[in-house]
Amino acid sequence: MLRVNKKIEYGIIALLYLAQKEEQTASVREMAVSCSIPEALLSKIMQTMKSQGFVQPVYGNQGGYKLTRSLTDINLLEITQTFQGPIQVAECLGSENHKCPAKALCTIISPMTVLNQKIVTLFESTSLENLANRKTAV
Amino acid sequence: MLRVNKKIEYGIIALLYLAQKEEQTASVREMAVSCSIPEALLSKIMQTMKSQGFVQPVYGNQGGYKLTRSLTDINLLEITQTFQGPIQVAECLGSENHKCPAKALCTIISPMTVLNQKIVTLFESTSLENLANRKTAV
DNA sequence: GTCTTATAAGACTAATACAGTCCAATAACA
DNA sequence: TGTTATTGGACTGTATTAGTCTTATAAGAC
Ligand code: SF4
Ligand code: SF4
Repeated sequence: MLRVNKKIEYGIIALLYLAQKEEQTASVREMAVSCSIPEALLSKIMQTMKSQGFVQPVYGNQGGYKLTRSLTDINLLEITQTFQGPIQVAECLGSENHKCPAKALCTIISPMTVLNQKIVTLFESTSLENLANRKTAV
Repeated sequence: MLRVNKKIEYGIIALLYLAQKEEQTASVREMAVSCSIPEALLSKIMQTMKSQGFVQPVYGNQGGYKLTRSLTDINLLEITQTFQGPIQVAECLGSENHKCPAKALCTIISPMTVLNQKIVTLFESTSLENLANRKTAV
């Protein structure tokens, strides 16, 4: 399947929603209702977004979250890494992990590395602004 | 992570090994030992390869499998689809499945479709011959 | 000061996919 | 008929995913 998980998708949808509201805050409930996303799950997602510095929380009545960065400044790779870890089309790529029994004799590590880099570049060159405008770069 | 599963990797390694042997057959045991792939698992993989027409079985002593198609003719997309189903970077793409609660109001279906197509194209334009030569196309 | 609104944090669950194993059956050749 | 090797099915343990629930905390409103 080669899927990006739901946290990533819901997270992006929420950030795009926040961007639309400009400087205003939006609560998790408002975003969940407006975007048909399960509220408890979105709450978790926004906590992570906060910890990564994408949004800032505002407590109390009329509170919620507001964006702290511009959509043009956030790329898909960052979001993906936040919620799904590094892109590794093969498990041996990137983080040093030697679990693969075939590694010593593997004939495809090199091309898999190239393939991985291409996917990384594709994600990296796609900003949330691109997504908001229904485009992907390159 | 965005991983391609082990069956795909082991399967490709096995096909490359077969290609190296030209017209000769190679048994699952031989391939498993030569490539450090768990034999029982590779056996399963080769069964699928056979059912998809990538290889032809030869029973009995000195038997095994032989390639039925040229490496230049097999692309990564085919292999991936065989062992992991269609590439769907978001679950709602491709196969008509409406499980996503956000679908009706989703602001990112369109760009996700474009992104998906780019990954499909990347996989499709990479032949096993490309992989054997440690390259990926485009 | 306390009520209310909202975020924060953690534990918890069910469903699915993945990696791998084991076993009994069958095909073909020597 | 024995040997080599593929075939097909069931089966297991682990990890990830998607989602829920509950309790605690921050801060403004009255
Ligand atoms: S099969 Fe090769 S590329 Fe894939 S994980 Fe193992 S060593 Fe890496
Ligand atoms: S969030 Fe949007 S793109 Fe992702 S699965 Fe749901 S409808 Fe499709």
